[in-house]
Amino acid sequence: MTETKVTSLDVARVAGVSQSAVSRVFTPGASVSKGMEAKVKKAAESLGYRPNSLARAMITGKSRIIGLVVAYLDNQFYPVALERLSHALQERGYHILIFMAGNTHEAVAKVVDDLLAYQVDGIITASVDMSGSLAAQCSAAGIPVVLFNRGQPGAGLSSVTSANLEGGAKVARFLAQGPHERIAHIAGWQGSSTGFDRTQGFLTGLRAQERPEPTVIDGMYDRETAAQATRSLMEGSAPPDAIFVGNDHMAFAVMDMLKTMGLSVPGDVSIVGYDDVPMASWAAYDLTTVRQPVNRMIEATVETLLSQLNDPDRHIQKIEIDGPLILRGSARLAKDAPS
Amino acid sequence: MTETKVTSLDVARVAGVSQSAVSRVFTPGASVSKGMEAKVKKAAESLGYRPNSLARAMITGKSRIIGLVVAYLDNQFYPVALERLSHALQERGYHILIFMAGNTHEAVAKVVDDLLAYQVDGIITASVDMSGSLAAQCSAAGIPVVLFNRGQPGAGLSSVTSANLEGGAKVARFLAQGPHERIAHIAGWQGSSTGFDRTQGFLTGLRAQERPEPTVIDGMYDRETAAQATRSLMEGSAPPDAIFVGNDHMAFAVMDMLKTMGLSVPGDVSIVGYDDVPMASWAAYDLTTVRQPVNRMIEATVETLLSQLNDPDRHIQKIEIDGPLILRGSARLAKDAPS
DNA sequence: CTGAAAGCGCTTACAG
DNA sequence: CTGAAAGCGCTTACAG
Repeated sequence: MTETKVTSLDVARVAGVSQSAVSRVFTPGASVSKGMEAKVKKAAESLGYRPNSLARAMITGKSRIIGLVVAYLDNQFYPVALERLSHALQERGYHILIFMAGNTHEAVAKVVDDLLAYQVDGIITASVDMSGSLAAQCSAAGIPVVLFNRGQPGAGLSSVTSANLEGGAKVARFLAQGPHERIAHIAGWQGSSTGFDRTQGFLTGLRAQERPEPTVIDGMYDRETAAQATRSLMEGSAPPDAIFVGNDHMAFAVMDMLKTMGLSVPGDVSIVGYDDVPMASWAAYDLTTVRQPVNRMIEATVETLLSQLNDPDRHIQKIEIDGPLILRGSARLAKDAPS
Repeated sequence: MTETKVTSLDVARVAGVSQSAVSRVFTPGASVSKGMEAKVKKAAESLGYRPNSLARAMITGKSRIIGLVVAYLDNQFYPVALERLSHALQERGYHILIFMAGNTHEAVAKVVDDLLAYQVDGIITASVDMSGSLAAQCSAAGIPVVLFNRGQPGAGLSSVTSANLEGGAKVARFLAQGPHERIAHIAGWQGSSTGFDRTQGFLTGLRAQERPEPTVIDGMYDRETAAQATRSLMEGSAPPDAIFVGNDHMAFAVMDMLKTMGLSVPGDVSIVGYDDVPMASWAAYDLTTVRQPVNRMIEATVETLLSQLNDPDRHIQKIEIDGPLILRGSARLAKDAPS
């Protein structure tokens, strides 16, 4: 077992050139002659040399590492987004240092600390809320932050979300125009901008349709909470015949609970979700839902982050991307709706 | 905007001590007086100093970064495992550099290259196959590798899997003892040890029960492939009344296809999966399946990796963890089975 | 185009 | 316990 740490100096010795020459051969854009390049590459090959990214990062001040902070991965939306994000960043020569953080301030603070210690070039958070003080810490260190699928009212942070207000309104219009008398809402966590905005859009939309205020229960983005909310709604004195659920992840829990209770979807109650995760199209759920355009959201996230990286004076951006309502079998349509 | 890069030298100046003293204060276990510690911490605090992990990594030769290579995240087993892994490693002061790689040799080779360049202390792969030559490259660099949920026959790599042979055999016994005449198998990718072993265990188990050889189709761990396999099986001349599916992810696709075809589970056909991902217990699927004990598998993976990190002469280990068959509603039981 | 030299921000023997 | 000094593996002006 060789256990070799081959350095540029080793390569230089074998190739009979200076260490700087070796460095240049491995620095894109540096000026080296053909002959030099050949000699060095040959020596490097024979020794199995590979430039040390850490040393390079120290000198250049660019680690080409992006810190990613995620709260949970059990909602299928996030693994899918992570997969895309990872590919998008790898293509551009960046790497992802990943952190799982709860949504407590301490956990996030600890993570930000580690992130800064590792000299990440930028930070992306998903389903995580960042306090203003942490954000300030990052921008003091000159590190851009982009919030994915979450906005931060007021804070000076870039964010990329879908058009949540409009999305909620779309669901309101759809449900109100269909054969539904009593509409309820199991909301996304109201402490998150995403959950809050969808709910506001929904309420506003319902009012515009001159519908009564619906019952609203906060499902906290949690299966169990959503399931219990469903039970209490359906066992109440005036069970709803339509429920808008704040995201698909909870909508599945709602449908599972309904099935357990012996109720049928959409026969007894129409269900509409939000996200359009892959599972939403599976036959078991066949869920009508608002699509969040993951691909475009990820592209926007990466572009925003990289542009801030390359131009620190760049203004922060709050990007919203609109997504369509996808009609499937979980919600009844108006009688005169196009089949 | 300060954009400060505060270094230990800055802190030293403010505290009126040497730079080495500052370093010691931030090095656990180094000897510093109370007074020194107080002075330095105060200065550090006021400047917002944080030791540079990259510089530290260069000196110590330990980056405390673990490279994680994953092929896909659409199978719910992996996000769950990643979440646990991340927590386990964070607790121990390690960080995860994540890479998505296809299962092509080139993609994996490129990733390994990056991993080595970033001086990772160790590598964990999940659902990825690593050729012997890549493994050799890593061990030449003195970097331990642990395969998670995949074995590598022959190669000198540590691995952690469930007891796949025994798991397959368990399913065979269960199905053979139940009211099933024609048993089929939609297998996990036969190019992976995991898929192959489950199939071998299943076939051996069926023989032990003196059952005829089942029809076997490779589902490639792919929803679409599994769905098509289901269709061709059920539309064949002798449709099965029980199917063992190589993992839960495909089992869901099988059940979705069955539903689309108007067939009932377990009425027309019993379905058994493998993994016991969270979704398996959801009412929509209620899947009988072999549990892979994720928590214990992750613990074993981390322990194996860290022990190899701390003792390079440590032997490689191939760990198998047994998991139970979880009975749910997707498969018929023998008449005399305990209810 | 090429080499000698300085320096990135640390840790760690080595003296005192 | 504390400080001066060397060195981790690179990049990058600066001369030639």
